[in-house]
Amino acid sequence: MGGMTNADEPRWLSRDELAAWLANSALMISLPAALDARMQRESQLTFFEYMVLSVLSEEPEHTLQMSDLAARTSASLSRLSHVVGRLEKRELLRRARIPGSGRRTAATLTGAGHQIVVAAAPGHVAAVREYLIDNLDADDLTALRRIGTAVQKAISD
Amino acid sequence: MGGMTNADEPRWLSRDELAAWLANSALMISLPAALDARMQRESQLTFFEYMVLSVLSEEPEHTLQMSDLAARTSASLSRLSHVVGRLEKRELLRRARIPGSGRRTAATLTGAGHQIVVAAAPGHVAAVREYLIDNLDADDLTALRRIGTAVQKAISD
DNA sequence: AAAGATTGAAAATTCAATCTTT
DNA sequence: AAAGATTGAATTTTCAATCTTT
Repeated sequence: MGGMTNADEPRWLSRDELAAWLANSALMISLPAALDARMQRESQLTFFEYMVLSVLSEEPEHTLQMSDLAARTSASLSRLSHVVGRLEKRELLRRARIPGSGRRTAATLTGAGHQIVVAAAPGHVAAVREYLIDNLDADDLTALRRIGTAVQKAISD
Repeated sequence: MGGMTNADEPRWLSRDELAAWLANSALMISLPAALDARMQRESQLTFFEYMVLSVLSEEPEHTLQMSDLAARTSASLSRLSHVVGRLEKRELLRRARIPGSGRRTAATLTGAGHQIVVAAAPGHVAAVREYLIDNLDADDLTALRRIGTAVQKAISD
C-alpha cells in the first residue's frame, strides 16, 4: 500500500469550477476564431497580425525591438519572426538592426502599415465590443482584467 | 459633408475596457499555448485532442456523432475531421456510420483511448488549477462563467 | 555560454471543393 | 438544395537547429 505506482488522488474540479473552466475553454477557442474570421474579411489581417501592427502604432517611433514586440503580443520569438517576415513582404513594416547593437533587431511600421492599422481599428473595436465588452457589466470587466493578469503571472512563473 | 467615404466615429474603448481587453487577449493567447506545451510533454496530447477524448469519455457509450462532437469542442467540422483522423490512426478512437443513417458518422473511444484520457486527466486538472482556477476567488469564478457564456451567445448570433 | 533572432522542416489548421444522403 | 462529413492544397504555427553578438 501507498507505493509509487499511483499518484495522489488529484483535487478534481467542483461543479462550479468545471462550469467556469468549460465556459472559459469555449471562449479561448471561439473568440480568437471569430475575431480572425471577421478581421480577415474586413481588413486582410489576422487578429494576431493586427495586434502586431497595433502595438507598433502605439510606440513613439512606431518602432519596437523584436523581443519586446514578442512579449507585448504574448508570442514566441519564432512565431513573431515568421509573421513579421510576411508583413515585411507586404511592406507594412520593415526590420533593421538597432544601431550600435549588433544582435538586436527592431521592427518599424511603414506608412502603408500605419494606414492599414488605422483603417482596421474601427472594425476591430466594433468586433471586440460586439463579441465581448458590450456584453459585460462593470463587475465582469474588472474581474476579466484580474483574471487575465493572474493567468499571465501564473504561466510565467 | 456626411458622405459615404467616412464611417461614423466608432465608440473607442475606455481605459478600463481596454485594460480588460488586453488582459483577455493575453489570456486567450497564452493559456492555450501553456496548456498545450504541458499536455504534450506529459501526455502526448494537445489541449484540443484531450478535449475531444474527454468529451467522448463522458458520454454514456463513449460515442458521439461528429457534428455534435464539433459543437461540444467549439471546433469546425473540418478541423475535427482532421484531428479525429489522426486520433483514429493512433487507435484512440474509431469512426463508424451510425446504423440506419447513411450520412451520420459517430466517433467512439477505444479501450486505449479511454486509458489515455484517464491517465492524462490528473495532469490536465492540475494544470488548469495551477494556471487558472486556483488563482481565482469565488466572484471571479462566477464572472468567468458568465463571460464565457455571454461570448458564446454573442458569437453564435 | 547566454541573449537575440532567424530558418527550414514538420505538424496543425484553414479554406474551398467535393461527395453522399436526405 | 441542404445536411453531414471528408479531402487535398495552401497557409500558419511549432519545433529544433543554427547563426551572430556579447
